[in-house]
Amino acid sequence: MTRLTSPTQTEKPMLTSYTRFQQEFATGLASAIEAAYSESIDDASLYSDTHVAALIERPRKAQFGDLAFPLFPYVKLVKEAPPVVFEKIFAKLYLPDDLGEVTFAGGYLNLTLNTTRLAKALAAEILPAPDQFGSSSFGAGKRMLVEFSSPNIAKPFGIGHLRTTVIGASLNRIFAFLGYETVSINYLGDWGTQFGKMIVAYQKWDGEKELAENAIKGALSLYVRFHEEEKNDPTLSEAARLAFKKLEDGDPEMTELWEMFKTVSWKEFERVYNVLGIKFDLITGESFFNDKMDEAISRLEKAGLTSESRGAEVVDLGEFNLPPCLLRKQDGATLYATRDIAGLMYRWDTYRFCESLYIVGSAQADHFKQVFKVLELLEDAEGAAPDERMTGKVKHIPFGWVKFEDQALKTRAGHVIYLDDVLQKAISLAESKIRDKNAELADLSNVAKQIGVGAIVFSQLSVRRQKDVNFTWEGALNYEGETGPYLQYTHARLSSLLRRYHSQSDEQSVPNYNELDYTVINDTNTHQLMATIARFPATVENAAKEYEPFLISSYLLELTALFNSFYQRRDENGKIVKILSDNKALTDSLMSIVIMTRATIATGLHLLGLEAPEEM
RNA sequence: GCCCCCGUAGCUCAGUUGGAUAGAGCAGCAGUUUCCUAAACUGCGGGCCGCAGGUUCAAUUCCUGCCGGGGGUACCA
Repeated sequence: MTRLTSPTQTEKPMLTSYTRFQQEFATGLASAIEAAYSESIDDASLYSDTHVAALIERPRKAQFGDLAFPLFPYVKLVKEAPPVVFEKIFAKLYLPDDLGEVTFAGGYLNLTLNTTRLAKALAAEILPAPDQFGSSSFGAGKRMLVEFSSPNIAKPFGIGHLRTTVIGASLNRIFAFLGYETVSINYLGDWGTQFGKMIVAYQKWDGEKELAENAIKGALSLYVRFHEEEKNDPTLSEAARLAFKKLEDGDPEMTELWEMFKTVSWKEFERVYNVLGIKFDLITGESFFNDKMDEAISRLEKAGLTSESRGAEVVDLGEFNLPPCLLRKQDGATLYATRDIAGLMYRWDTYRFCESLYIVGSAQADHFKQVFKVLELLEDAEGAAPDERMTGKVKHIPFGWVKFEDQALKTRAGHVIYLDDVLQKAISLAESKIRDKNAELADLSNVAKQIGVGAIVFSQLSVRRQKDVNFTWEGALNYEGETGPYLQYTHARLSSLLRRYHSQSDEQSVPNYNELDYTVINDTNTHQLMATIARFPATVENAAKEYEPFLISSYLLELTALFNSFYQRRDENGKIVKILSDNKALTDSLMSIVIMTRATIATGLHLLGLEAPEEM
């Protein structure tokens, strides 16, 4: 056997059970269409495998089967009624014997996969290594930078920071699961005029005393007071600007204060990251680029991109319908954009990434457009070779606001909800629930933490990125329905089943998938459950492609809902049909599905950043 | 003014390369437990898909305009 080593091979998605079924269906359909209609359809590409495969979709409802092929385009071409088109294609349709059953409904040619074949294919795909299901080597050899969280450490860690943190951590895990070498970066806001403000406030209003009791809340009250008094006292803004300028020029007193603020806040942030279970490969701050600004700016100057405008040094982006990108203020101090540009240059030189993602709120969309455009202009001007360009590889991944009780959270106005408070409340609620339901649970407090944190994390990932989410205590502390704890609960149920199965059967391991008899399974619920499991690899891939962890969240909700009704399905008398029964062939087969479902849920939860407790 | 995002059930949201009777959860109501974990399951009610045009065999989905909400729009980040 010869192994093909074409360079495109790694670009192809892994061949999963699901994609294989699609291919077989498409191939069969393509030849059937050709046989039936090659006379009346001139364009041969309309019955090519790839064209047909692209048309195949998933039916809206399970009753229509597993795969659907819309006949409308052909109906229009040959000017025949849909049922006629169906009959003609169906007459020429030869699919592998065991692929499934074809039906016609509503203008679609539908395929319901053969349950036994579906089950066998899945078992062969998953059971040998359940943990690996859905993973791939697609990203092998590619380096992916994911910058997220990036809090401004002059401010408290509020729930406003939750989304970037949770979305970024999830994307990082997803890409790693797909074989990428990921570098998670926390780019701390540890520089800028805000520190000038803090320093002024600290010196003016006895900050030492203010911070002594509770550093974080003390710092916040200084910050809030500054913004309140600034409204009536313009000299404060000027003082802050000056303080920051002194800091930037290396003034020892300013530097000492700045270090102190940094240490105090970072301690608090680190604690919260630990609770969330998030680690970074690289923690840097804007200040890291202080000594790299001049070089970045002079590179832009040499390329002839800079100009002077109203006393500031800028890159004019008027022809791209963007405001000018400011590099230096009138007083010579640099800005956010300058640091991001220097940062990108540095990252490109250091990492040569295949992609670099910025998980930052959509309010900063224009900022990133500017920065990326400046770099594009620079690479154009320097005549960089195509593979030496970072343009197109750097991406802003935007997301909507977190609002509280329908109001925007404004740190400056002191309107803050501490993430830590939220997490602690969620955890103690989980704890009291466990005491109600499963008081003897070993490791109770650790499981409570997993569930409480899971509830909060999941709440941020159960809506598409671009939408604003409205934080309410009621919503965050609801553990029923479409929530993180619901997913975790289902996982715990599955784990419990597995424990019982092992305790009553001789073998401690997974059933041998070659010997399983799936012909004993014929109900639609189980079929649907398996068809849904089969979609997991494609779901992970889509989540990566769209930078959208939500796709995994909604998939998991669908999967767990199906499992829970599978688990509680009833016979004619309304009695629950148990999975573990005296019928060994049936039990083994059902348990193989339990094992596959459990592994999929555990992996999915992990990719979202939730723990999967075995008991709760 | 210009640019971007959002508008779907009472509430929170799915529905995204345009396709079948627009779906979930919460809340409400009615059931299910001699316990394979009821943080669950089953059923019921609930919709001018913001409005008006256009493209199409087909529009919640694409285009245009309008209305409503949010954000951005050079020395904050």
